[in-house]
Amino acid sequence: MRRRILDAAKSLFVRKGFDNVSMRGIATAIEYSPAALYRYFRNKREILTVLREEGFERIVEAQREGEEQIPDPLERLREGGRGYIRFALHEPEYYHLMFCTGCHEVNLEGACASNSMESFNLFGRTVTECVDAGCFGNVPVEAAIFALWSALHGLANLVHTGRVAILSADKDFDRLLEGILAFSLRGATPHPAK
Amino acid sequence: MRRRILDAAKSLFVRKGFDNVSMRGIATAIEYSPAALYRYFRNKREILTVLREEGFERIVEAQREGEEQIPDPLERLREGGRGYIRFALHEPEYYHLMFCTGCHEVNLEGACASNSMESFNLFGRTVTECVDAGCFGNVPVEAAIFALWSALHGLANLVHTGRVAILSADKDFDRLLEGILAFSLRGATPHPAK
DNA sequence: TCCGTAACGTAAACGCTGTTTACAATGTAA
DNA sequence: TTACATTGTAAACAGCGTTTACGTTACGGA
Repeated sequence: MRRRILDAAKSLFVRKGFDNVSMRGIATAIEYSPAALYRYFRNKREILTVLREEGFERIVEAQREGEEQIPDPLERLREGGRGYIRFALHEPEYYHLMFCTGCHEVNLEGACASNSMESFNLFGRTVTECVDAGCFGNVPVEAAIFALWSALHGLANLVHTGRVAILSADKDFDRLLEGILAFSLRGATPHPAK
Repeated sequence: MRRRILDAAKSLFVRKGFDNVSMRGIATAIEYSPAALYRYFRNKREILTVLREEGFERIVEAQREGEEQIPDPLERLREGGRGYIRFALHEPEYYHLMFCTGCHEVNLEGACASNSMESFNLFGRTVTECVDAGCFGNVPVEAAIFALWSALHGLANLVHTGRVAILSADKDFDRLLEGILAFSLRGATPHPAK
């Protein structure tokens, strides 16, 4: 039952956006009464929170896959970046659900045990590997993590809000993206130990 | 009159957040009827749009000031970054108004002639100066602009949503910020021409 | 088999929202 | 003074998230 509510809500949220979906709408989609939803979720926001968590689960899975298949941390970083931007570009509503809806209500308590935290940790570990391997020279690890995370997060956001969209339809977008990634990772040497 | 509505709305939006302010609330704040507001603004969103535009005006002013007072483009970039992050950190509601509220409704038509576009252009020009001066070596200008813009935008967003807030209360935040800026601008040589 | 209880579901209502409509008052120009 | 545009309003509309009070069903123990 919970599952049916979540699926209907996800479909509606992704299609019409969080604010344009009402509890009544979700209820009629699964032929239930609006009040019934409150047996399974405290409120509308909780439905979003659960879905968001599921979204992060997908990202974490992709990250783990990358960790297995791409041994070089620097190349893994680059490929992860590509995937993340692709996600923001091709699943805008899903992205919006996860990163833009109710920005202020990011619950750190919940997030500490969550996939979003796990995703960040995986990213941080990859950057740490790069730094330890000397890819960026002698830089503080923490600064490198936040700087690269910011860059990626910011680019995804800009693409999502359409502020880099002037080019996103263009086939040159891929080249620009590669250029941006190259700049963000500029000066990095792939295999300094060899 | 328009001004009075805008001021009341700004004060309320900044204090309570866009969604927690109703047209009725704005109206009673200036002792008007809710319907009267619609003589001056098509709808609630339009009030937000105008206020957002004003916010960008402030940012553009700060940028112009920097352009006058800091001749070195690289140092200007760094100082601009500091200012931007400070803005996101110390005026969270204002920031939210400008960058997070109704992300999807960023109107490119309106934005093309707007301060937000002007702000981006100023930023782009500064980066271009840096690239032309050879600060980053031989890199494509456009990629550099978007990469640095993304990094700054992303960091502000992360700070704002509290995902770097674990440290923002800490006095070490300043050091971390400097580290992040340093990393983002790593390898840049201040005055290569000299 | 019967009963008590817990779980599941609902109709109706509450108090709110953004917005529109119909209408009155006012100021201004001819 | 008359005509008209401007400025304001009360009341209503349709919708919202959520709560309340009340049925209905399922099931374990006597």
